[in-house]
Amino acid sequence: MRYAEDHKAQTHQRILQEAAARFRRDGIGATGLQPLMKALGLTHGGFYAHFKSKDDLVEKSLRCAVDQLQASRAEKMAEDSSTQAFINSYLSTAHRDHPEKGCPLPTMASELGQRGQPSEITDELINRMLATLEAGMPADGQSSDKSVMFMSGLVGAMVLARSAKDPALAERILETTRDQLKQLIEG
Amino acid sequence: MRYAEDHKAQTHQRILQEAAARFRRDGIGATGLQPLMKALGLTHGGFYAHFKSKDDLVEKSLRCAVDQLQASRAEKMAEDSSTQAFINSYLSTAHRDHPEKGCPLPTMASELGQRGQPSEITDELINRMLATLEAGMPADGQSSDKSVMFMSGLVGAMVLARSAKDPALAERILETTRDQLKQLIEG
DNA sequence: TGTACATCAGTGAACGCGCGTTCACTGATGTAC
DNA sequence: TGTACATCAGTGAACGCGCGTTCACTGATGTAC
Repeated sequence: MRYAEDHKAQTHQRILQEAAARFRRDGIGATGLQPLMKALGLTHGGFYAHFKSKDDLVEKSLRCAVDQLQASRAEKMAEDSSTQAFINSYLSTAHRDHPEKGCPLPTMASELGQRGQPSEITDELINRMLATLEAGMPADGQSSDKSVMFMSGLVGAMVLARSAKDPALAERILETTRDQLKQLIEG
Repeated sequence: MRYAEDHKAQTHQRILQEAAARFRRDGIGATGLQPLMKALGLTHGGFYAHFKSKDDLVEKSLRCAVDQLQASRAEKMAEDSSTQAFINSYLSTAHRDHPEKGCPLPTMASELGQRGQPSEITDELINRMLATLEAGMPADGQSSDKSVMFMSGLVGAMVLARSAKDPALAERILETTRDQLKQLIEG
């Protein structure tokens, strides 16, 4: 063969990675397949040798992103698996400024909700996030209910902090939500 | 004149209303001007006699929607201006099922954050919501900080409830966040 | 060793479509003389 | 009263563009004989 044995598989992975980043940064609708392929030094025609359609790519790239997040979370959790630590990293300025490497929900949830019916990927994302939150909390009778509100707070704060034009307002949303939520873990 | 005196002003308002509904329901990018004008029984060419551009319409229709929400909120607040009441109506299934009549933030925040730099409309929305929340709370030293977390929780819960595919999951997010937030008002 | 053929990842022109925007126009009404 | 002209909200064809998708193809490599 003119390419290395796993050449196609590697290209497939590169498309997946680039797509996962762009979908999270710009949203699904605003991400074109042509620019995406061009950014990888490929032509757009080749795309369909790898994926059935754009929807197929959305699904698969999202699944790829989720698995990676889970893996890197597992690493961090070796050090500190507490819900406090999770809140700190979720509501960090790094996460605010780099949506392409972060949680898909703030950018993509509204678009995912409206698409035809591509899959249960959104529910999967939500349930994994709930599980992570609950795992890091003292398990009283309320920990499950609390983790739902924590998730809402985290996602909402990130959506709002990213959309606020005034940097002070964005910062305030992030910081205040972070502090308030952390106060609630014990009590 | 061949039309009533205020005919153009009325058409202007009709476009504003329809746009405000569609932007909140479908998002900005997914709302076309052609279908919008057609839905009003008009042709798309006429649009530019009313607005400079699509961005201009986004700005003006959003401002229109915000003013209307504020007005209808003022009515309701005559009966009950508490934060509890606000939380109940924000996290109601009616609000979940009718984004076109509700708060623009869950659907539009992520798109508004990414647009060129159309205006401070997002910050205005956020600040008004914060003000409403704080006004309905017992004014202890934490009421301002609490209202920030409440806002995050409300917006996040709505985004997630609308995007969840499983109705039970959506319902759980709405209900649990609602109950948890209400518990926090007094304490 | 040399020629003929098969493989197949990626190419790039082309498809129909809807987008935001422009513009010469229509046609019902009002005003001027 | 009748004719000529001005107004102007709305019309609809056309613009260039980027989208997702299709498809006949290229060209480097491998295999068969």
